[in-house]
Amino acid sequence: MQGAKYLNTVLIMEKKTNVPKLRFPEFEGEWVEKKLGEIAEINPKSGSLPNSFIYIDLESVVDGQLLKEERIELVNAPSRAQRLLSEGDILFQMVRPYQKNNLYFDYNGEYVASTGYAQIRTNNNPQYIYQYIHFQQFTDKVIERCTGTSYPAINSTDLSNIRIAIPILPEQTKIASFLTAADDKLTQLKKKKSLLEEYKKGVMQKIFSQELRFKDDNGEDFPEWEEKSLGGIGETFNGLSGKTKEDFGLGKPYIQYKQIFDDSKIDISRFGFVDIGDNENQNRVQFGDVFFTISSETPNEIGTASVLLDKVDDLYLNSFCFGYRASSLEILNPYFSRYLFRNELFRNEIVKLAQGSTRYNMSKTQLLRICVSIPSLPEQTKIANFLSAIDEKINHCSKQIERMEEWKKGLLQQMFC
DNA sequence: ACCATCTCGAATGCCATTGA
DNA sequence: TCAATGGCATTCGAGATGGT
Repeated sequence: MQGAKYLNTVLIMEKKTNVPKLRFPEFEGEWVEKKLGEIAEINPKSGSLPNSFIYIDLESVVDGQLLKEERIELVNAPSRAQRLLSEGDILFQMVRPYQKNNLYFDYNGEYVASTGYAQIRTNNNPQYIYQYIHFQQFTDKVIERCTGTSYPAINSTDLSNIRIAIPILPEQTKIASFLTAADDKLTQLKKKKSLLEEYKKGVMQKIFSQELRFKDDNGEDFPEWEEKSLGGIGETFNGLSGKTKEDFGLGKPYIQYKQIFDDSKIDISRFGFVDIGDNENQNRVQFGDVFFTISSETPNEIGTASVLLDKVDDLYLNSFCFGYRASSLEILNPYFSRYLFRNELFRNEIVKLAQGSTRYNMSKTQLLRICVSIPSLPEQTKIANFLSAIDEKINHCSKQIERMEEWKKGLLQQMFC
């Protein structure tokens, strides 16, 4: 440990030129290296706590945003509630710091942070420091100094000894506002995405309750929807059976539980692999099949459905889910069933099937008894196209977010040293 | 009194086993 | 063979604990 620290210092001293790769042109000269403790106060003392305040624990912060604001009374406060925050403080997650659940605090009012956080207060540009704590080299130094395996954490002394490179204040400010603007843009994109998701949810509800109906290409009404039992228009089949631990890892692809749970469409880049002998009698799945999760620990999550919308040869299904195959894709368009089996009305029906106390299960026979209203094939296609278009917008948003996050990560690498 | 670290139950996702 | 449920490994955070 001591040796690692020493080595680190030597390397930095040998590097000499403390200058980032990417820099605003109006600035020159070397940056200086300081211990975090030299340029900031960590866990500064505050007076006694007020009678009530908002307590920030690790759960309250998601993605650099404070999402939960719950006011609590001092008498009910956790014993770890200690210091009052003030604007410009930086909350740095010391417990399992790789989660990077950090917060730039710019709120007015009475807030107190859990001691899982280090409260960093600086006279330098606080937003610069906030950006710097997300710099990979900084994270590496933190993780290196963490102790404990089941409970990795850095203490505030070790944290204050970490050296960081800082330019003069105007350059700090310039970098900080540039990176903060990028963060703001990201936040906006994320907001846009969640609005789209909300819209999709609302519009799906209207479509499946038939409050909102489409017209055909000639402007005429589509035929009435027909009530059908799932058993009447298709059948179920099981996933893999008789497999042991040793059979997994290599071999043929199979659809994993989480691929079904996570998305209404199977993500074909995430298959697991299982060894299947030539003479084994296992069910193969095919394009258009719908998969349901059988078992869950909360009743609301049971029977989550996903549809295979790609052609994949020789593909199997995990044993904690079952498949449903419509007797014909002319009756049930898979692009439509993707939405049908995830809409709220259908979910309400399926949740009723959950049985059990500590764990909930669903029977296939019960599922087949469920009746659903199904529109004609052309209307199914219309609905599917409409909803897919929204999904595409959401996907586009996700990709933008992903790209921007990568871009920013790259920038951090180049703009700091 | 303060704070770093431990412990433990809850949550999660996976797979195995049992009885009909 | 199938439906149903039990069990395991892992991760998490909050309160508890115990050292300074």
